Amino acid sequence: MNKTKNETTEIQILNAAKTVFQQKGMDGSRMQEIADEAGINKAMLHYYYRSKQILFEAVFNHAFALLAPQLNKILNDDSSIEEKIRNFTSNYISFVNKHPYLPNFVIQEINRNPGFVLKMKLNSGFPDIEKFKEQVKKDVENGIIKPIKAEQLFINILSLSVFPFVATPLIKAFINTDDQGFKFLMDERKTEVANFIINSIKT
Amino acid sequence: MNKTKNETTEIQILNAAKTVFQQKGMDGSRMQEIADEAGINKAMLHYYYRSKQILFEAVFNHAFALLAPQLNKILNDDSSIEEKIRNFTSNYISFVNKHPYLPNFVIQEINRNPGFVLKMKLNSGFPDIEKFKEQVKKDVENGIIKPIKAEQLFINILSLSVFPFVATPLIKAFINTDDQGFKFLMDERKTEVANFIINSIKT
DNA sequence: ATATTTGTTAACCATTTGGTTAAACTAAAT
DNA sequence: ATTTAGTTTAACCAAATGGTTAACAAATAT
Repeated sequence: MNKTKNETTEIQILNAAKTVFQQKGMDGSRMQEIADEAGINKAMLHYYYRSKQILFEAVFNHAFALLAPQLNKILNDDSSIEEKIRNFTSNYISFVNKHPYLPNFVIQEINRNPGFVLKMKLNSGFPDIEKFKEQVKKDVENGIIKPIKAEQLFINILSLSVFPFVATPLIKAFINTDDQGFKFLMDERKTEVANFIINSIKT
Repeated sequence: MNKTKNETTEIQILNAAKTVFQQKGMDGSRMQEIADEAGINKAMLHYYYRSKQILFEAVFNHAFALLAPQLNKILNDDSSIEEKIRNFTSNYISFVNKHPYLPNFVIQEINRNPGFVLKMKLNSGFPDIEKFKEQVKKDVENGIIKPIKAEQLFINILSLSVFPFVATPLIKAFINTDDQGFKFLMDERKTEVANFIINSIKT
């Protein structure tokens, strides 16, 4: 049945590890469960990835590599602030629909081990705010938007886009809604969030 | 040194458990570490709390009981929307300075076990949005604020207030700042966030 | 004083867990 | 056909972990 040798097995392992790690985190995941999910022997995991830690880092880096480009787009491309905000909020929410466990996973694991994120800052492609800072500063000077620090604006954009997906079960409980109602609200947010932000900063 | 019997010991255990659980989560915490932190024998933990799960739930409920009143204030008291927003954002940020691990702990553990939050909904005192919904609706009808769903407004307030503390290490990396700089930004947010929201919704 | 309940400890236990080993299997190279 | 290199498996291992036990100490009640 499975004679396709190395490459396929490695991908199977990575997919299984992704599934398990993203749902249960490093501490909550068991190598045996990953092996089962991949349909292979536990020893195989250690053949392809020497340790749990190494396998975990492979999954984590892969996950982060999906998020980074989204952020770089808002921080570094050449469109206007308003365009960036509209694009990001909408794209991000669509993105999370495809990868529901991802934001929480990344945040959780970075909190568990903050040294992690420092290592990644060395990578090229790690999101950096400098260009965005200048753009905001210029727009404020030109009276296009009201005075606001780029850092605060960036935190606001991120918060409004990401938080609902990090705190989903909590929010669902507070506002008394089920999966369907929540999904509907999130769909609304694709435009709602951008309007909310732009309303606030536009002169 | 410690002869004060039961009550003191139990509090020591709870404090130790709080420290360890809130930093490392259920899965990442070890009973031995909690015992060490409390300066007692590991068997004592099981004497006062039969199992790790029960000890954990004591800590979790205690943590949640600190958060709930903050939310109830914005949802259920009689001040105006604007007052509520100014109060909540400022109070909440001060509150988190005193309990830095708390928001992330609660969110993380509710994600790990969503059934948890359902149990708590049965408690009286669990935050409920209904009254806030009517208030927002009325204010929209009276033209005091621009049209917005109470749910979306609530999610926005919560997101802007809570998210920076849930994603602290990540945000620090993105905006290239250290502890001090981050603390400064968060202090700014005590008024910044409220202004941002009110700017957006005020007619 | 003495019995009884409550608090505390050290040693112990069964299970889980990440990881290893050595042998077997497969497919390609010689 | 045989060597060789990579791949897969079952069995195994040591350490960690949540939890228990039995004996002991200190209050409290009788």
